[in-house]
Amino acid sequence: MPEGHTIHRLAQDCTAAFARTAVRVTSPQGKFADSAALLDGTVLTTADAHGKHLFLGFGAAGNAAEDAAENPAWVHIHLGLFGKVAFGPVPAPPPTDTVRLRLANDTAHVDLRGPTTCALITDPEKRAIHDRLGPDPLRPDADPAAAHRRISRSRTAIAALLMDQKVIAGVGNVYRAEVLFRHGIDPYRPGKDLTPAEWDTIWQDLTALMREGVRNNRIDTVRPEHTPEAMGRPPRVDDHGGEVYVYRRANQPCHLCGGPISTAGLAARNLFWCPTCQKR
DNA sequence: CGACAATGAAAAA
DNA sequence: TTTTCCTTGTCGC
Repeated sequence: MPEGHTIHRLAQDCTAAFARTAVRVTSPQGKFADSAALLDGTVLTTADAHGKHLFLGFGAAGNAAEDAAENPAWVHIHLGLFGKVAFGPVPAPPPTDTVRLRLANDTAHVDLRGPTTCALITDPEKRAIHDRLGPDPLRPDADPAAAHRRISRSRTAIAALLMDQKVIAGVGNVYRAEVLFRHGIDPYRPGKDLTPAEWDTIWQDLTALMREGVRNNRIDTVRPEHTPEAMGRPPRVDDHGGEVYVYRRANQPCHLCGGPISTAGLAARNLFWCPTCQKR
């Protein structure tokens, strides 16, 4: 489920499955039916991701390729808290009535359910979305200094700033909790107290963690010496998530100090941290 | 079968 | 700061 790594992986997978092919576009649920009809049969040219936003580029079938590249139509998708995407083979089974968007070609299909956004937008509208998002550790053009400028001017807790997509794009509730634990940082520390060196460390670590997240399509954050095998503790079996230090481990023993993991509401979400290991 | 939570974010107040 | 929207799986009765 959706933090930035999920969306970038989705862009890769959509490109692999559909790029440069004419795509049948439908909206079995009906909420995207008018736009789907406009796109149906056109060529999916590219897929782009910025933070938790996914953009599927379509060019009109029959248009010259350069026209499509200069003036593409984009499907803007945001999964929100519980949007889901499911790839499958052809022939595609009949869709359930919750499928907002289905793409299909001769080799694959994909279903989108429960997104917070699924809308047909223009190129300028897409640029406006990029403009209001902060740097994304998974994008090569990202400028971490832009994020630090905002952080260094804010008294807001770093754990809240990490969730603010205008500050940094793609980090969600798991990565924020885990990256702060990995560097021993108190989640309530005001952003302005973070040094440039500390921010650089966090950014580099997020980049590595999220790249691995794209590769594995899940979030793992424990260092090699703290894996279940290395420590002789049972692996995490409860959900589809990977190995983590604090996320959803309230009241369970910290992998480092053994003390209980704390939880509290912060930025409208459940924050998890180890009060013993995170004092900096 | 209803209540509720869940890796999110925008609109309303 | 609260409300609203979106879907699915799990838990308790």
